[in-house]
Amino acid sequence: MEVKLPTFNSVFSIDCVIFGFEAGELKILLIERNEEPFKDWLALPGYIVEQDESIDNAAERILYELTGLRDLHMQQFHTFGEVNRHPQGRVITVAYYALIRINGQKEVKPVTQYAKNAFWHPVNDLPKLAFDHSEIFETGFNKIRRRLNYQPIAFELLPEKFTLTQLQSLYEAVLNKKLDKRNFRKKMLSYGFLKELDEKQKGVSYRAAKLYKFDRRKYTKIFQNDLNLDK
Amino acid sequence: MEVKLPTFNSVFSIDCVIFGFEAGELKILLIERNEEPFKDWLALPGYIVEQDESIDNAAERILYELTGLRDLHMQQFHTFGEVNRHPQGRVITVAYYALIRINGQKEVKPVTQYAKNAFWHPVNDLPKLAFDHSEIFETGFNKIRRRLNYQPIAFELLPEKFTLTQLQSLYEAVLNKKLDKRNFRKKMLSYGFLKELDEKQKGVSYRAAKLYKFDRRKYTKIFQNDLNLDK
DNA sequence: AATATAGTGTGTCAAATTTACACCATTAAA
DNA sequence: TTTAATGGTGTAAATTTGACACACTATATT
Repeated sequence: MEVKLPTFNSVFSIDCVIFGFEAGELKILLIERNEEPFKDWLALPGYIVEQDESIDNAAERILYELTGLRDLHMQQFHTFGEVNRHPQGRVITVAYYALIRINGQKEVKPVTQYAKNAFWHPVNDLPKLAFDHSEIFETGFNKIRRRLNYQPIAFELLPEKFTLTQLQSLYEAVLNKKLDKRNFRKKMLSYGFLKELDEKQKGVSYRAAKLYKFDRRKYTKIFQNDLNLDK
Repeated sequence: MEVKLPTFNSVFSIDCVIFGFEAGELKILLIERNEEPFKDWLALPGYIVEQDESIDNAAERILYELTGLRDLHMQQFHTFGEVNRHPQGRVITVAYYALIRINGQKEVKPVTQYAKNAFWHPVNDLPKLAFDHSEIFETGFNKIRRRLNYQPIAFELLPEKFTLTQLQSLYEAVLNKKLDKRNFRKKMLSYGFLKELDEKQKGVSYRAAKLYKFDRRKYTKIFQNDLNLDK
């Protein structure tokens, strides 16, 4: 949003809450602003929507420019349209969340200068953000918290191959509560969309855990009735 | 949306899916368009957002101008931003749903000429709508279908005093499936937010049913943990 | 080689919730 | 008084959820 405001009436922007999971913590990507207003504050990455791109495309473009990543799970979750949410003029913003595999094979590197100073921040220890971005974050966090149980959100945040303990630790981070190990495993495996691999965790100094993969085809088969209930 | 498009870049509008429940059917309010494009087509009521009003206020204003009603349950549910969704230029629209008591005490009468020809249409028998309004409707319908179970949506659509059979019939209309009478009642009453009145249904030619009221205070007490999970 | 350390992987039982299911009661109209 | 229409009610089986503890395995350390 550090772009100069055009002179015509209202401006339309996208703001992204980019979630990642690392070291047992849920994190979001924040940038440090170089310009007024809110110079030196932390903010959600965001940008203005171009004339000739859909808002979904705009969200993907902005994410790409910031992280070099494409084809991530992105989802619009709310539009913020208070008159004075931006001190320099009327800016209506559509907020998206994106889910990233921080430990995935692809690297996160900004393509533009815009994201020079983008860093991951644990969601449990966020400072007050610029504009109404704290509220946007809260809304987005609540959204994925709720969707965790009926959309395959978790598997977008984990590496392709993961252990059940990692999966549980992600659920605990998002839901912010401890879960029972045996019950969690029983439940997850009962769905039938986790594929057990013939492979084990590597590089740990204790008994290595089995690795699993998310089987998207089975998932959609199982939940095809609910599929169209979301947007 | 029959307003002339301004000449600056993008236009911002609100479209409303206005739900009502009548004669055991879920219905939405549609207008017949007088102007091109989509002259004579049915469309969702919608309007352009003014410079100095928040989108929530715009939604309330538009609803008021169309129905004469205020203080209804309204909720933004999705923003539609395809480049070519409006044939005359770039129009991004925030979609809201509104819930109306068709049989309620207040009357539905349009305040502006805009809604001269607004009629209720059963959701199960809708023609193709103007623009992308069919898609907007579907998305909104799915939204309330999902929310029915964790937000007090049903009671916004029923008269203040209602019978359990009416409540069940509303659930069946929204979820599009039959429910078991005894199990439905047991469950609903077990929540504890329905207040049994000393009053009975009137004007029916069969045994009159007990009337109930929704106790919002008890509801929020019971579900206060979930409350902040939505927006 | 022995031991310490750290996390893996597993089953049962009680409680709570969900589901299936049928008949008598009441009212007004004929 | 009979008919038509809907109101109102309980129980038992099946399923799901929740609580709970210990032996196993791989590596690192001594």
